Amino acid sequence: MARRSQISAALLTLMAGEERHAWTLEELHAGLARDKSAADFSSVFRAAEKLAADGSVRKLRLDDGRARYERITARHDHLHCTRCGALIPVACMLDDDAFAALEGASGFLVTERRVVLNGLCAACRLDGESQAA
Amino acid sequence: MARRSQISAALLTLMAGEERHAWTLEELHAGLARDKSAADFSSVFRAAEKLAADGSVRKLRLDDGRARYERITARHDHLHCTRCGALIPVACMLDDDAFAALEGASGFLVTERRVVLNGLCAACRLDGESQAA
DNA sequence: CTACGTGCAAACTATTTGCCTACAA
DNA sequence: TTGTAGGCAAATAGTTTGCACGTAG
Repeated sequence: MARRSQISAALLTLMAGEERHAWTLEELHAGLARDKSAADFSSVFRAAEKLAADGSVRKLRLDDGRARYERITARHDHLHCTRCGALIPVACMLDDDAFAALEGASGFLVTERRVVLNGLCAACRLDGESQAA
Repeated sequence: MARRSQISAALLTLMAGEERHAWTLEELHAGLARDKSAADFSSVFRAAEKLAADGSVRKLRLDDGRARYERITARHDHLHCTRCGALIPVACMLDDDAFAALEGASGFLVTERRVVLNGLCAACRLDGESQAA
Protein backbone atom coordinates (compact mmCIF):
# COMPACT_ATOMS: atom_id res chain seq x y z
CA MET A 1 0.00 0.00 0.00
CA ALA A 2 2.66 2.44 -0.95
CA ARG A 3 3.69 5.19 1.36
CA ARG A 4 2.46 4.52 4.87
CA SER A 5 0.98 7.62 6.45
CA GLN A 6 3.25 9.08 9.07
CA ILE A 7 0.29 10.32 11.03
CA SER A 8 -1.45 6.97 10.99
CA ALA A 9 1.69 5.33 12.27
CA ALA A 10 2.13 7.95 14.95
CA LEU A 11 -1.46 7.48 16.03
CA LEU A 12 -1.07 3.73 16.37
CA THR A 13 2.12 4.19 18.33
CA LEU A 14 0.48 6.74 20.57
CA MET A 15 -2.55 4.58 21.23
CA ALA A 16 -0.45 1.51 21.87
CA GLY A 17 1.88 3.27 24.23
CA GLU A 18 -0.49 4.67 26.78
CA GLU A 19 -2.89 3.27 29.27
CA ARG A 20 -5.69 5.49 28.11
CA HIS A 21 -8.36 3.29 26.66
CA ALA A 22 -10.13 5.50 24.14
CA TRP A 23 -9.22 8.78 22.54
CA THR A 24 -11.14 11.73 21.29
CA LEU A 25 -9.77 13.51 18.23
CA GLU A 26 -8.67 16.31 20.48
CA GLU A 27 -6.73 13.91 22.67
CA LEU A 28 -5.10 12.28 19.69
CA HIS A 29 -4.19 15.66 18.29
CA ALA A 30 -2.72 16.79 21.61
CA GLY A 31 -0.95 13.48 22.04
CA LEU A 32 0.88 13.77 18.75
CA ALA A 33 1.85 17.33 19.54
CA ARG A 34 3.26 16.28 22.89
CA ASP A 35 5.30 13.59 21.14
CA LYS A 36 6.79 16.08 18.68
CA SER A 37 4.70 14.59 15.90
CA ALA A 38 2.37 17.55 15.71
CA ALA A 39 -0.10 17.37 12.85
CA ASP A 40 -3.05 19.37 11.71
CA PHE A 41 -6.34 18.52 13.33
CA SER A 42 -7.95 17.61 10.03
CA SER A 43 -5.04 15.34 9.20
CA VAL A 44 -5.47 13.59 12.51
CA PHE A 45 -9.13 13.24 11.72
CA ARG A 46 -8.47 11.78 8.31
CA ALA A 47 -5.86 9.38 9.59
CA ALA A 48 -8.11 8.23 12.42
CA GLU A 49 -11.02 7.71 10.04
CA LYS A 50 -8.84 5.72 7.72
CA LEU A 51 -7.69 3.52 10.56
CA ALA A 52 -11.29 3.04 11.58
CA ALA A 53 -12.27 2.25 8.01
CA ASP A 54 -9.76 -0.54 7.60
CA GLY A 55 -10.48 -1.92 11.02
CA SER A 56 -7.29 -0.95 12.79
CA VAL A 57 -9.19 0.99 15.40
CA ARG A 58 -12.81 1.13 16.47
CA LYS A 59 -14.78 4.33 16.48
CA LEU A 60 -17.57 4.90 18.96
CA ARG A 61 -19.78 7.67 20.13
CA LEU A 62 -20.68 8.34 23.74
CA ASP A 63 -23.51 10.40 25.12
CA ASP A 64 -21.25 13.39 25.37
CA GLY A 65 -21.39 13.72 21.62
CA ARG A 66 -17.72 13.25 20.91
CA ALA A 67 -16.36 10.36 18.90
CA ARG A 68 -13.71 8.11 20.46
CA TYR A 69 -11.21 5.86 18.81
CA GLU A 70 -9.86 2.82 20.58
CA ARG A 71 -7.44 0.09 19.68
CA ILE A 72 -8.96 -3.18 18.63
CA THR A 73 -8.64 -5.64 21.51
CA ALA A 74 -10.68 -8.52 22.82
CA ARG A 75 -14.40 -7.87 22.79
CA HIS A 76 -15.44 -5.79 25.73
CA ASP A 77 -18.03 -3.31 26.92
CA HIS A 78 -17.61 0.08 28.54
CA LEU A 79 -18.37 2.00 31.68
CA HIS A 80 -18.57 5.71 31.06
CA CYS A 81 -18.25 8.06 33.99
CA THR A 82 -20.45 11.03 33.23
CA ARG A 83 -18.62 13.13 35.79
CA CYS A 84 -14.94 12.77 34.90
CA GLY A 85 -15.45 11.34 31.42
CA ALA A 86 -13.41 8.21 32.04
CA LEU A 87 -14.14 5.32 29.71
CA ILE A 88 -13.44 2.01 31.41
CA PRO A 89 -13.31 -1.28 29.52
CA VAL A 90 -15.00 -4.25 31.17
CA ALA A 91 -15.72 -7.84 30.28
CA CYS A 92 -18.57 -8.27 27.85
CA MET A 93 -21.89 -8.43 29.66
CA LEU A 94 -24.18 -9.33 26.83
CA ASP A 95 -26.25 -12.43 27.28
CA ASP A 96 -25.15 -14.48 24.29
CA ASP A 97 -28.16 -16.74 24.30
CA ALA A 98 -30.63 -13.91 24.22
CA PHE A 99 -28.49 -12.25 21.63
CA ALA A 100 -28.36 -15.23 19.32
CA ALA A 101 -32.07 -15.91 19.68
CA LEU A 102 -32.83 -12.36 18.80
CA GLU A 103 -30.65 -12.29 15.75
CA GLY A 104 -32.13 -15.50 14.49
CA ALA A 105 -35.73 -14.55 15.07
CA SER A 106 -35.73 -10.98 13.85
CA GLY A 107 -33.64 -11.33 10.75
CA PHE A 108 -31.55 -8.45 11.95
CA LEU A 109 -27.88 -8.71 11.05
CA VAL A 110 -25.72 -7.32 13.83
CA THR A 111 -22.44 -5.78 12.75
CA GLU A 112 -21.52 -3.92 15.94
CA ARG A 113 -22.38 -4.15 19.59
CA ARG A 114 -22.52 -0.96 21.57
CA VAL A 115 -22.83 -1.62 25.25
CA VAL A 116 -22.11 1.35 27.48
CA LEU A 117 -23.13 1.80 31.07
CA ASN A 118 -23.22 5.43 32.08
CA GLY A 119 -22.79 6.38 35.68
CA LEU A 120 -20.19 7.32 38.23
CA CYS A 121 -16.82 5.68 38.63
CA ALA A 122 -15.76 4.74 42.15
CA ALA A 123 -13.68 7.88 42.59
CA CYS A 124 -16.33 10.30 41.38
CA ARG A 125 -18.91 8.50 43.41
CA LEU A 126 -17.00 9.18 46.61
CA ASP A 127 -16.17 12.68 45.52
CA GLY A 128 -19.76 13.49 44.83
CA GLU A 129 -20.89 12.23 48.20
CA SER A 130 -18.45 14.27 50.24
CA GLN A 131 -18.56 17.56 48.40
CA ALA A 132 -22.14 17.47 47.13
CA ALA A 133 -22.01 19.83 44.17
CA MET B 1 -46.36 23.62 38.20
CA ALA B 2 -47.83 26.79 36.85
CA ARG B 3 -48.40 27.20 33.17
CA ARG B 4 -47.85 23.85 31.47
CA SER B 5 -45.78 24.22 28.39
CA GLN B 6 -47.92 23.79 25.32
CA ILE B 7 -45.01 22.44 23.39
CA SER B 8 -44.11 19.89 26.03
CA ALA B 9 -47.69 18.68 26.07
CA ALA B 10 -47.81 18.55 22.30
CA LEU B 11 -44.59 16.57 22.25
CA LEU B 12 -45.88 14.00 24.70
CA THR B 13 -49.10 13.66 22.74
CA LEU B 14 -47.19 13.28 19.52
CA MET B 15 -44.86 10.67 20.91
CA ALA B 16 -47.68 8.73 22.53
CA GLY B 17 -49.81 8.75 19.42
CA GLU B 18 -47.49 7.19 16.91
CA GLU B 19 -45.80 3.91 16.46
CA ARG B 20 -42.45 5.51 15.86
CA HIS B 21 -40.21 4.46 18.68
CA ALA B 22 -37.69 7.28 18.96
CA TRP B 23 -37.60 10.78 17.59
CA THR B 24 -34.89 13.12 16.47
CA LEU B 25 -35.44 16.80 17.13
CA GLU B 26 -36.10 17.28 13.47
CA GLU B 27 -38.80 14.62 13.53
CA LEU B 28 -40.40 16.13 16.61
CA HIS B 29 -40.32 19.55 15.02
CA ALA B 30 -41.87 18.24 11.82
CA GLY B 31 -44.41 16.22 13.77
CA LEU B 32 -45.70 19.25 15.62
CA ALA B 33 -45.91 21.22 12.42
CA ARG B 34 -47.95 18.49 10.79
CA ASP B 35 -50.32 18.51 13.76
CA LYS B 36 -50.86 22.25 13.48
CA SER B 37 -48.83 22.80 16.64
CA ALA B 38 -45.86 24.27 14.81
CA ALA B 39 -43.19 25.61 17.11
CA ASP B 40 -39.74 27.00 16.68
CA PHE B 41 -36.95 24.45 16.49
CA SER B 42 -35.21 25.85 19.55
CA SER B 43 -38.45 25.70 21.50
CA VAL B 44 -38.86 22.07 20.56
CA PHE B 45 -35.30 21.51 21.68
CA ARG B 46 -35.86 23.20 25.03
CA ALA B 47 -39.11 21.37 25.65
CA ALA B 48 -37.57 18.03 24.77
CA GLU B 49 -34.59 18.69 27.03
CA LYS B 50 -36.88 19.63 29.85
CA LEU B 51 -38.85 16.44 29.43
CA ALA B 52 -35.63 14.49 29.41
CA ALA B 53 -34.43 16.32 32.51
CA ASP B 54 -37.47 15.45 34.57
CA GLY B 55 -37.51 11.91 33.30
CA SER B 56 -40.59 12.05 31.12
CA VAL B 57 -38.61 10.94 28.10
CA ARG B 58 -35.24 9.33 27.59
CA LYS B 59 -32.58 10.92 25.47
CA LEU B 60 -30.06 8.81 23.65
CA ARG B 61 -27.39 9.21 21.07
CA LEU B 62 -26.76 6.83 18.22
CA ASP B 63 -23.71 6.46 16.07
CA ASP B 64 -25.20 8.74 13.47
CA GLY B 65 -24.56 11.66 15.77
CA ARG B 66 -28.15 12.74 16.24
CA ALA B 67 -29.91 12.65 19.59
CA ARG B 68 -33.17 10.73 19.90
CA TYR B 69 -35.93 11.09 22.42
CA GLU B 70 -38.16 8.19 23.31
CA ARG B 71 -41.05 7.68 25.68
CA ILE B 72 -40.23 5.94 28.93
CA THR B 73 -41.44 2.37 28.70
CA ALA B 74 -40.33 -0.96 30.08
CA ARG B 75 -36.59 -1.42 30.00
CA HIS B 76 -35.41 -2.47 26.59
CA ASP B 77 -32.45 -2.36 24.27
CA HIS B 78 -32.21 -1.25 20.66
CA LEU B 79 -31.35 -2.47 17.22
CA HIS B 80 -30.21 0.33 14.97
CA CYS B 81 -30.28 -0.20 11.23
CA THR B 82 -27.39 1.75 9.82
CA ARG B 83 -28.93 1.68 6.37
CA CYS B 84 -32.46 2.96 6.87
CA GLY B 85 -31.94 4.44 10.31
CA ALA B 86 -34.72 2.48 11.97
CA LEU B 87 -34.44 2.12 15.73
CA ILE B 88 -36.08 -1.07 16.88
CA PRO B 89 -36.80 -1.81 20.54
CA VAL B 90 -36.06 -5.32 21.74
CA ALA B 91 -36.12 -7.18 25.02
CA CYS B 92 -33.22 -6.39 27.29
CA MET B 93 -30.26 -8.59 26.51
CA LEU B 94 -27.95 -7.69 29.33
CA ASP B 95 -26.75 -10.51 31.50
CA ASP B 96 -27.99 -9.42 34.91
CA ASP B 97 -25.61 -11.60 36.86
CA ALA B 98 -22.53 -10.30 35.12
CA PHE B 99 -23.94 -6.84 35.45
CA ALA B 100 -24.52 -7.07 39.18
CA ALA B 101 -21.14 -8.65 39.80
CA LEU B 102 -19.47 -5.90 37.90
CA GLU B 103 -21.24 -3.12 39.70
CA GLY B 104 -20.42 -4.66 43.05
CA ALA B 105 -16.78 -5.31 42.33
CA SER B 106 -15.83 -2.10 40.58
CA GLY B 107 -17.62 0.41 42.73
CA PHE B 108 -19.09 1.90 39.61
CA LEU B 109 -22.61 3.26 40.03
CA VAL B 110 -24.64 2.67 36.90
CA THR B 111 -27.32 5.21 36.16
CA GLU B 112 -28.09 4.33 32.57
CA ARG B 113 -27.69 1.32 30.33
CA ARG B 114 -27.01 1.91 26.69
CA VAL B 115 -27.24 -1.23 24.67
CA VAL B 116 -27.46 -0.74 20.94
CA LEU B 117 -26.76 -3.29 18.26
CA ASN B 118 -25.91 -1.70 14.94
CA GLY B 119 -26.48 -3.58 11.77
CA LEU B 120 -29.05 -4.19 9.08
CA CYS B 121 -32.73 -4.77 9.66
CA ALA B 122 -34.36 -7.66 7.83
CA ALA B 123 -35.68 -5.46 5.05
CA CYS B 124 -32.42 -3.65 4.39
CA ARG B 125 -30.57 -6.91 4.55
CA LEU B 126 -32.61 -8.32 1.69
CA ASP B 127 -32.46 -5.07 -0.19
CA GLY B 128 -28.72 -4.92 0.08
CA GLU B 129 -28.30 -8.44 -1.22
CA SER B 130 -30.39 -7.98 -4.33
CA GLN B 131 -29.26 -4.55 -5.42
CA ALA B 132 -25.70 -4.61 -4.13
CA ALA B 133 -24.87 -0.94 -3.80
C1' DC C 1 3.68 12.18 -14.27
C1' DT C 2 0.22 10.66 -10.79
C1' DA C 3 -1.42 9.63 -6.50
C1' DC C 4 -1.68 10.25 -1.91
C1' DG C 5 -0.45 12.66 2.54
C1' DT C 6 -0.83 16.99 4.70
C1' DG C 7 -1.75 21.81 6.06
C1' DC C 8 -4.91 25.69 6.09
C1' DA C 9 -9.14 27.61 5.99
C1' DA C 10 -13.80 27.32 5.19
C1' DA C 11 -18.21 24.66 5.33
C1' DC C 12 -21.46 21.77 7.69
C1' DT C 13 -24.56 19.47 11.03
C1' DA C 14 -26.75 19.26 15.02
C1' DT C 15 -27.38 21.50 18.57
C1' DT C 16 -27.27 25.32 22.16
C1' DT C 17 -27.56 30.00 23.90
C1' DG C 18 -28.92 35.11 24.07
C1' DC C 19 -32.17 38.30 23.93
C1' DC C 20 -36.63 40.09 23.69
C1' DT C 21 -41.74 40.00 24.01
C1' DA C 22 -45.94 38.41 25.96
C1' DC C 23 -48.94 36.42 29.04
C1' DA C 24 -50.26 34.15 33.47
C1' DA C 25 -50.10 34.37 38.46
C1' DT D 1 -44.05 42.78 38.41
C1' DT D 2 -42.09 38.50 37.98
C1' DG D 3 -41.03 34.23 36.17
C1' DT D 4 -41.46 31.17 32.44
C1' DA D 5 -42.82 30.11 27.46
C1' DG D 6 -41.67 30.71 23.05
C1' DG D 7 -39.86 33.04 18.69
C1' DC D 8 -35.80 34.64 16.08
C1' DA D 9 -31.24 34.81 15.11
C1' DA D 10 -26.63 34.24 16.26
C1' DA D 11 -23.06 31.34 18.49
C1' DT D 12 -20.95 26.75 19.49
C1' DA D 13 -18.80 22.24 19.25
C1' DG D 14 -17.24 18.72 16.75
C1' DT D 15 -16.47 17.23 12.75
C1' DT D 16 -15.91 17.23 7.64
C1' DT D 17 -14.62 18.97 3.10
C1' DG D 18 -12.16 21.78 -0.64
C1' DC D 19 -8.12 23.23 -2.45
C1' DA D 20 -3.26 23.63 -3.18
C1' DC D 21 1.36 21.95 -2.59
C1' DG D 22 5.01 18.61 -2.27
C1' DT D 23 7.14 14.36 -2.58
C1' DA D 24 7.37 9.27 -3.02
C1' DG D 25 6.89 5.81 -6.52
